[in-house]
Amino acid sequence: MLYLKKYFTEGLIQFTILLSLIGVRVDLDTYLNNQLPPLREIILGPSSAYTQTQFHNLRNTLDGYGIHPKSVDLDHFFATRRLLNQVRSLDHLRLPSTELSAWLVHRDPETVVSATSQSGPSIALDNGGSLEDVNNSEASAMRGAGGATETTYSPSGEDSLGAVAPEDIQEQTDRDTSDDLSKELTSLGAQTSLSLQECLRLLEATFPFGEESEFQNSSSTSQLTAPTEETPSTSQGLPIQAPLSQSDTPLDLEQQWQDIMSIMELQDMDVNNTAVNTTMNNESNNNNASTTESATSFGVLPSSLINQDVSLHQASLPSCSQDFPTLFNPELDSTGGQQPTLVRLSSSNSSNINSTFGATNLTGLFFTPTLNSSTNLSTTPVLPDPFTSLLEESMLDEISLLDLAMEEGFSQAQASQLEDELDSDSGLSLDSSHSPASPSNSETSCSSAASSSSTSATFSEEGAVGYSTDSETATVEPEEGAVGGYQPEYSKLCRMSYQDPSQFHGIPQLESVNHNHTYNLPLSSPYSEHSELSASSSKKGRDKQMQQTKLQPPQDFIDRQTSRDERRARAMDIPFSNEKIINLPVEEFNELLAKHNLNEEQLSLIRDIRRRGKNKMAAQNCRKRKLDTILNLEHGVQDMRRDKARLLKERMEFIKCIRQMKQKVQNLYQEVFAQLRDEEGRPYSASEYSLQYGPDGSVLLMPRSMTTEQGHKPEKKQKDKKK
DNA sequence: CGTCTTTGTCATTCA
DNA sequence: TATGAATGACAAAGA
Repeated sequence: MLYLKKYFTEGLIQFTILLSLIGVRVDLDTYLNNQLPPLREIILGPSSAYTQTQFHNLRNTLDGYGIHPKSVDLDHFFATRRLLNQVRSLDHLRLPSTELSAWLVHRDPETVVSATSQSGPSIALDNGGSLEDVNNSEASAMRGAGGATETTYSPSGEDSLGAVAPEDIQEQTDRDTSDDLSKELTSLGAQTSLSLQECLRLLEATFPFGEESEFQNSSSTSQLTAPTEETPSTSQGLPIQAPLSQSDTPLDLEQQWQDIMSIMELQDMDVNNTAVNTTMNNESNNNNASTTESATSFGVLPSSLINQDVSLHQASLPSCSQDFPTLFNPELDSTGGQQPTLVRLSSSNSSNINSTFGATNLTGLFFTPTLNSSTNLSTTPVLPDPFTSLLEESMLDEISLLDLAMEEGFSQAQASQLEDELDSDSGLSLDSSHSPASPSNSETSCSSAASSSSTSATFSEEGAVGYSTDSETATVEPEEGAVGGYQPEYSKLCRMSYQDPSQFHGIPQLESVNHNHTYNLPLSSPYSEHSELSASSSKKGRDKQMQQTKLQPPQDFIDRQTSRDERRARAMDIPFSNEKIINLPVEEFNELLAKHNLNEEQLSLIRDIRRRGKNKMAAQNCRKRKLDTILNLEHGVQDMRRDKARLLKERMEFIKCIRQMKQKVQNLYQEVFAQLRDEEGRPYSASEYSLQYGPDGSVLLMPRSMTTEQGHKPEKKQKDKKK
């Protein structure tokens, strides 16, 4: 949140500084007063709470606790973490900040001088520095991840908002050619660390779900470059090599987004029908020109406002009259270097700063101000963003608050809190403390399971899983009463294991990690000798007696310990208990054998008893681990469900915030542009000029027709906008 | 009586 | 190599 604000604020501040240098006052506070989205997490990655854990390191350390490598809980721990991270990777916004950059290829209208004709430092800047959003619509953005392809861009320039007819371009070209109106406004210089451009790019980076995200580098690049070559009119603008590093994006992400997009498209229809009638955002300007007027002025059909699936990667434009948005023409660096050179805009009527936002179209930012020169401020028809509503309606259906409340380790208070968060429209519910991804959360679940079985009925199920508590209660309640209504098999397993729970107190991990492997030892030790002597009862009688004398531990233990091996040992007159045979260390066991004169038959039986006894414990442990693994997996599933719900909520919030940010940027642009005055104090015509962002962070007021005027009188293009 | 679960045991592998 | 742990497979016992 703060970082986002910082980013954006810095950009705006720079922009403001720039404007202040030219005599324009901008009140940044107006644009930063509202809640800002945690774009930093969107852009720079998740916060620490969501940072993926390096399991191979954790396996060694695991928060400082030494855990047996074969511990069930350790495996569960990592399995849960891994699964959770997988879920997280699916749902979380993976927004590498470096993957999006200026991709748009400069395209000149047919009438524009081709790249080969360019000369001199004048650079055909097809970049998307122009701020107007031409074609981007929210619908296209939302469909971006789906099947929207670059070719969906409407080739008919008249259809797209802000599209420039070739005639217009030609006119401007001629005009520029004649009088060299190109004006370079300012350059913030290389010292600018963060420019509005970067902000815009950051905003752009917040939408990796477009085509570029779902198609790979190679395909995108090929699609980007191939049309460029085949378009003769394309100026020297070259596709900037955008480091698309989305290859690691899980395929499920696409699947999920496609699901979303499928829903979005349904509402896109509605949006198309209502786009024209949407109220305009007059937040930053007082020009109350109607939306219809704007649309009309742009010569844009309502449908075109929406159906233009334009992304930054649609650099390969058909040689149409459309103004294609390109951002940050790389040639600006190549030819002009750091020098603030006059940049030539390929687009005439409509610059395309909104293209910086790719195909997101979330807000239809930067409507092309093709208004007359008197009113530079174009109204801002804000297309209703169905994204949020769709998310809320469709995606939140997956959120089951009941599941959240029922989850172990997730108290009702927490569930209610989460529910409140989910219900809240405002504010971001990024409470990382709830994140199961964090070790604390997972461990909390485990610890609660291990240590609070008897504390709350809510956690009774977990308590049955916990070893120490079950053992503790078992000591209080000798029989199955310890587990209450829980599944008996669990109680049995837990009762058999960890007879000495005191050694596991305090540390949840240790409680579940250190295997005692003394299932029978503590129980049998006090009575083992006696059991050997009193093992005469038949098995049926023993069972009945067990049932009748359930609350008599001695008899129970006696009966329990009367195993076949014990009877064999008794039959063979083995002079010591099976417990000793099984549990004595090797040295003591050998000493014990040496102390007695035993024949081979007895020795063989003793070794078998020892082997079988140890194996029995091992089998019990093994089964217990299996069971624990299953239970932990269940818990992991529940945690992941909760994470999924949270991530969905977060994503929805992110999208909301991004939309708001875009709107603010749009408003800022329009306000700034409206306050610009030429030497004669007249406002610039939005149809003729647009603010461009250079790769070095500079903001330039560029004549739109300059893009068609390449290489002519570049010296005049150095005109500084500063006033 | 058949089925399912639990438990013990064996064989095997691995550390 | 000896020992023990782990585990799949099987069978017996019991519900």
